[in-house]
Amino acid sequence: MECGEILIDELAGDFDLQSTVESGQSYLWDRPDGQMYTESDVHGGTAWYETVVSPIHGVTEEPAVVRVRQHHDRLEWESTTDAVSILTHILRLDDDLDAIERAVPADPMITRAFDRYPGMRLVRDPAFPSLISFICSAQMRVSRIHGMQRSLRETYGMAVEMDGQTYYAYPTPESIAARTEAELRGLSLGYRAPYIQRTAEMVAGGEADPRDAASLPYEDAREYLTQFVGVGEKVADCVLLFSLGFTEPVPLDTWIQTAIADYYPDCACGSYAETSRSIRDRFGGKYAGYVQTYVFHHLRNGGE
DNA sequence: TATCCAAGGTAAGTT
DNA sequence: AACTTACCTTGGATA
Repeated sequence: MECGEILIDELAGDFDLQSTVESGQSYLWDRPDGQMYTESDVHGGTAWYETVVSPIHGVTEEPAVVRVRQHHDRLEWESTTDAVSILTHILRLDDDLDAIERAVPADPMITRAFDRYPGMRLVRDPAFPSLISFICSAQMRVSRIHGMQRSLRETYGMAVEMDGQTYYAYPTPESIAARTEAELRGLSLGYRAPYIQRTAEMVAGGEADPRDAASLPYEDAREYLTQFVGVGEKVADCVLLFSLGFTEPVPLDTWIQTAIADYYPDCACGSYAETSRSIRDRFGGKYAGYVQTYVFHHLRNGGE
C-alpha cells in the first residue's frame, strides 16, 4: 500500500471532498462508515471515501484502490499505487475553481449555491461506469442509484485486495454484456436491466465507445451518446459533464426543470435542445455545467 | 400494517 | 417532429 497527501493550499481554489463526492455526480464512491447521503455533516471533516478506479487511458492501466479523507487543509490518501495523478484527474483538482467562480454569472440563486458549498468540484468519472450509472438514474433516488452501482460491482466486478481488505472494481463492458437480462433484473435494476445489458454489448463488441464522444463538438457528442440503449439527451448530458470533461452541459433533470419554472421561466422554450441552450446561456455558457451542479445540490438539499 | 406515490427518463407507438 | 404511454422497484409518506 502506498500513501501520501495533497495540500489544498497548492490547488487553484478550494476543495471540499464531501460535497464533491456526495452531490449526485458520481455513484462510484463508498463511505465505509455507511453514512453516504445521510447528510451527516463532515464538512472539512475526516470521513474516509473509497473507490476502485477503472483503467483510465494515460492515468491508470489497471484497477486501483483509492481511499481518501479530508483534513481541514489537506487530503490524506491510501492506494495500491501512487494516487496523486488519479485523484487530480477524477476529482478535477487541476481546475482553477477561483477563476471558474469569477466567470460565473452573479445571479442571486447561483451566488447562494456557490456560497453554500465552497470547494465543490465537478468529478471526472471513468466513462463506462459513468454511462451505466446514469442509465440507472432514470426515475431513481440518488441513494438507490448508488446502491445499484455497488450491487453491480460486488456481483460482477473484479476483486482487488489492499491491506487485507477486498474491494471490487466496476464490472467491465464484457462482464456485463455476458449477463442475461433476467440475471441483471435480479439486482433490482428493473426496466434498466435490458438497457444496461445491450449498452454493455455495444461497447464490448466495439460498435461504439463513449470515450469517442470526448473529441466531438458538444452537441454532436450528446447526439453520439444517445445511440446507446437507455441513453436520452439528459443522461447523455450527465455523462459529458461528469465523465468526458465537458463543462457546458446542463442536464435537464426534474430539479433543474423546477428551477427553470420557478426562477428562469423565459428559458422554458419547448424542446430539450432549445431549453438546454437557453439555460446554458443563462448559466454563463462555458461553465454552465458547473453552475448546474451547484444549483442541483443546493435545491436538492432544501435551498431556494 | 396496508396502500400509495414518486424517484437526476427513455423507448416505442400515435398523430 | 411533437405528444402519449408503459415501464421495474422500493423507501418513505399517508391512512
